[in-house]
Amino acid sequence: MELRHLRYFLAVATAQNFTKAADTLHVSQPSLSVQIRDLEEELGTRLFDRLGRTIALTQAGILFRDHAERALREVEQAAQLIRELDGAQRGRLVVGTLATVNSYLIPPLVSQFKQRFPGVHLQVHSQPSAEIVAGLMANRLDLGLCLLPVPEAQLTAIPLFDEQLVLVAPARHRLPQSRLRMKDLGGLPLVLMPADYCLRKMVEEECAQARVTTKVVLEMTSPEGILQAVAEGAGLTILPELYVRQRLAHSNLRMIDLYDPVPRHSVGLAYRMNRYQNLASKEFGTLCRSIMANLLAQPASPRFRQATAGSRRP
Amino acid sequence: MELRHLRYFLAVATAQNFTKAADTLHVSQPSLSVQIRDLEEELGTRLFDRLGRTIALTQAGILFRDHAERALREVEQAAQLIRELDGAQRGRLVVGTLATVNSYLIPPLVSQFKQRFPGVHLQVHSQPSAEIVAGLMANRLDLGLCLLPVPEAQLTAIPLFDEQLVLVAPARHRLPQSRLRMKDLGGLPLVLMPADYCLRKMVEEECAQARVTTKVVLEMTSPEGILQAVAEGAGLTILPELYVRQRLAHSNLRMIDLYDPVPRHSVGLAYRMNRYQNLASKEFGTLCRSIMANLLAQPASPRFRQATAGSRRP
DNA sequence: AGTTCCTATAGGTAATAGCTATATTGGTTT
DNA sequence: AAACCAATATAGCTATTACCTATAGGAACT
Repeated sequence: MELRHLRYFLAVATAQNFTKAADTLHVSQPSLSVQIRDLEEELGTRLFDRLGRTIALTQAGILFRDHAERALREVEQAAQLIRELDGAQRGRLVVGTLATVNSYLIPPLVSQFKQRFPGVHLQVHSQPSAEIVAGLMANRLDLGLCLLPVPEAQLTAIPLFDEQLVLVAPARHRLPQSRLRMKDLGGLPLVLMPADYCLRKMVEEECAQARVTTKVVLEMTSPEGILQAVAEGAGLTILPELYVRQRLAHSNLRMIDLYDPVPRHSVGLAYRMNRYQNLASKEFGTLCRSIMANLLAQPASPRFRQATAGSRRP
Repeated sequence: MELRHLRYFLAVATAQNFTKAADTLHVSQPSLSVQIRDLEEELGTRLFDRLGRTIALTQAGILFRDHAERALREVEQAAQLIRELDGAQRGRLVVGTLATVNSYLIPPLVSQFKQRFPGVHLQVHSQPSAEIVAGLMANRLDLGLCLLPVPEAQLTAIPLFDEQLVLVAPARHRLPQSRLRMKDLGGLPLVLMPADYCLRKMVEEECAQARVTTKVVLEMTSPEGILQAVAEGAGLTILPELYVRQRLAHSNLRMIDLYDPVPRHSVGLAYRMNRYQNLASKEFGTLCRSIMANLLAQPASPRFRQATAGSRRP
């Protein structure tokens, strides 16, 4: 049995007439008759009584009509829901993002996304880069904002932007400079993430290249907590500039540019290769780029700034 | 889209693997792949993410799976219900029957039928023959027990038996005979059905052929009521022997055979030509015949019998 | 009886679901 | 890396079948 049989059957049941039903189905009457005969043979019973000029549904026919209608309705509804899904009128999008990126990119992104796609259920998980990668591989995540390069060949990563890492110090710290050479980091007390975090690894690599030995006095996982510890004088830290920039206002902190070389890392949008990306997913990526363009277009603000400084905008 | 696509899709979704799904479906893997591709094209979306060695349902795929399962369940359930219908495990049978036949044939028939087919809803309408014919023509009735010949070419009628008509008189009526010539009916006061009833017409025809003028003193539609009127002395009546036979016990009535000629009429099982007869319907006919054979096999009892006579069995 | 209005059947054709063979592509192993 | 596995996709052919036209057969209505 095929859906064709159901469609033909319902057309005949509705038209009460093979010839008219064949017209509406745009097939010839004999084709229709044969298909109905085949259906009746498969079911082992007559569905219509051919009573000369009129036809009537048998008991089996009446029973079958209800079920055929429901079956076809299910199929049509599925097609409709999928259209809505692909039109991003519904669905779910699960995104993993780095805690730092989360703080400056996600708020405006979520706001714009929900406005454009109110029917889509968006879920954002703030996770370390490695977990994002694992989540993408395990299909727990649809998209991930993580550090590049991504260590899995199975993931496609689209570079979004470079984050510059800056040194963060208490506002009244004795360091006089607005800029600091990498090699001058040596001996300074640092508050960093634990060793398995990408940001920590990145910092250590940079320091190693600059032949500097770091002195980690405190490890914390949350960048928020790290900044607080620094403000309270536990030491200094190194975090992405865009992240820190938003946290300076009303804090007791200041940013100090590192150079020679300038430490940077790349953030990209990653997703599992070959995975179907629906409209909501694609648009999420587009929004990422446009919002980042906005953020980066803001004036490259002076790196030294009083902790009491107000808005970043001139 | 056809049910094939749904079946194939569900097989892949269950097996999580095209090759294994193809095996269980007994088709080749490429055939399956092509069908899934066609389905995805028709829906305009991917249903599976081909992730190298494994596959996973997309959001659309998850959504589609639910609907596809429901659609197929509907179709299977319809087939199952129809099998039960044709196995007479369920269904409805609407039968029209003559009031006289109703009284002696239907009670044992219903009893046996309900025992064999407890799931079938049996509905018996006691109606004049003309209404039975009309009911069959209008598809209100599945079967009819009516007088032969049936006046509609569109109805098939299977003769079941002949009913002999007998004169019924009060037990102490002055008529001395156990038998009466048709022509001797002349002048006797009769209680009969109205003129549009077949039984009345039949009596009148018989009388006309016997060149006898009837004197109808009372018209009633129900044979039950007629017998009561006769018992109360309103007159005599002419009714089927099998019907009267069952009513004599504990009544004040006696039967008088009519002869020269013996008035008879035929009763048959009628149904609309070309109408599908399911098992319940066919078995109803078979039961009719076997029960009638039983009734007719009872000893041809003497036609003259005291109203106070007990059981018919010796 | 003739005519009309249906559905069923017959026979041929075109569309297509299926097959085998093979390419291609991730993932694993050496 | 290179070679190898395991899985799906593609190509080309074949068998099936849904469809068509023409026509037969039957009931209903002049």
